[in-house]
Amino acid sequence: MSEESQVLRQRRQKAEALRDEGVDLYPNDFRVQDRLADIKARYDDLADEALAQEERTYVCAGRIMSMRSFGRATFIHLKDTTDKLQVYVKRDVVGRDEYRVFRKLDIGDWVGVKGNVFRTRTGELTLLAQEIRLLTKSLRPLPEKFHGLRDIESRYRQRYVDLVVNDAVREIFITRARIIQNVQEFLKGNGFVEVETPMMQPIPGGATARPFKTFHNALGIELYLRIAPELYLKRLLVGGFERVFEINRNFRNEGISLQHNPEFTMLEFYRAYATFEDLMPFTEDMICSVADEVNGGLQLSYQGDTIDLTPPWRRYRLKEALITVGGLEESEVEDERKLRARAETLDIPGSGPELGKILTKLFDLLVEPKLKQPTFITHYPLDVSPLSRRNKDDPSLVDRFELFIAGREIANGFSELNDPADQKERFLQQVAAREAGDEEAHFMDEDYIRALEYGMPPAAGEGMGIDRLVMLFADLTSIREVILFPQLRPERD
RNA sequence: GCGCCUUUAGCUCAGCUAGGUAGAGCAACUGACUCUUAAUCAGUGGGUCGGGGGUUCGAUUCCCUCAAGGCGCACCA
Repeated sequence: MSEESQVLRQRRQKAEALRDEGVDLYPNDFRVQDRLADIKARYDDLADEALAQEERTYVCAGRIMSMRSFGRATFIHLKDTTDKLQVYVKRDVVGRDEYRVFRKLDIGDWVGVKGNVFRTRTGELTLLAQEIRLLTKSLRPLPEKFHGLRDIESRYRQRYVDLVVNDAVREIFITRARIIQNVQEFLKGNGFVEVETPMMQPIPGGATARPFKTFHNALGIELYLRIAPELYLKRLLVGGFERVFEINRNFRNEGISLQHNPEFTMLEFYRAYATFEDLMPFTEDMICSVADEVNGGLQLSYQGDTIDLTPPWRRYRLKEALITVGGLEESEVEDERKLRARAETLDIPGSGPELGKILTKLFDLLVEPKLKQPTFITHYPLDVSPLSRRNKDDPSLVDRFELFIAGREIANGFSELNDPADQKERFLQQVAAREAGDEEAHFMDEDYIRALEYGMPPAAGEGMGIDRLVMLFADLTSIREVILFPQLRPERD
């Protein structure tokens, strides 16, 4: 970028010329009084005659998005955070000097306008400028008006430009904000307290994943960016918070894909005196509440499929789903040797991992993509669930569910293990797995055991991927479309 | 990490499988134009064709390599 392109050079020279004329390129003394959407809302239905009687002056500001000039008069479109509005600038009205300066402005510049409304011959509500002045000079041209900015890499690297020219993008992030707010309100309405727990943890826990490692200079210790808040939130149950939740970032040092960004937003909530059975209808209520808010109903259109969120949602036990949805034989699912053999035929290593891993792998491959309609899968194997409470009737299983919508995991909930001795055993198994080379296995967390020894009330907890929830409601297939600044490699010349 | 694809003007794209040192639309610049809206009309400029190397008399085009991005696979939520 050492050689300045012609377009940039012209822009800069133009700005310098304006400055030489005494125009402040970056003033901050203009006070906005009106927003464009409000002006539009006020007059949209008003007849031309009534409009002509309207003498009120509006004071608004925004970015110039287009410009059509006719010598002594010019139409521009102004865009503020609420809407777009046409502004008509006439030399006879604003005066010779002001018009001369205005003519040197560019698409992309921020301007302040005072004026009154009228309707053009073609019927568009328009502001006739009494005054128009520069608020911020733009030195780089916006992408073209018709195609906008399409290049995906540029859109993510320069999200600010993407947001200026692609209105649909802005809508996605407004939807995202509404979803998060709705979830917060839903939980608070149900007596949950929102908290924040450490993002930097000496022992990363609460999930099976590889963490990012960092170093604190003053303390002289290694810290990990959290892979989950789970163990801290459950310490809060010990401390007496009976209903808590956190919506915040998790960090996992793993591959990037359409569904994975190294940092992503997770909701986790914990409720004392509840079981995983209680959380399923609660989850239905929560997601339906979001659907009402951002979708206006329970019928969702996702990538051409219609998804019906009307509760109650279908439930399968894991093994049941492998048979009914995955097409395995009943005899096969109950026979470890046959299962391992089946795994081999699907390129899953069948001999090494525990049976539980084999089962969930088979599930991921054979069942998950087919679960378009909301479906709870329950009764997970113990050895893939080191923090879940054991099932009373079958100690090889845990009281856990995962929720799938549109072929993707949306949530994971379980009755919490609160027996410190059992938890310690599970950690020890994880530590053994880690020593055997499983980089994702849990670390031993002595303090967490100590906390459980003080007594954690019986509880159930759940995690929900917020980014994926947004993807679902915004009908998008890439997680990068719902994260403002997705992770990319640094740009190089 | 592996495979396939992409990278040409500020933006969106042609040109590449006959190798002869680049073209369109929008944007920009000059001029005309006081109800236009992808305004119009006349004129003008703008590119080391992602970086490096090779083959060739000659490379945007063919080959190698590096980089970034996209998609698929793997890992995971």
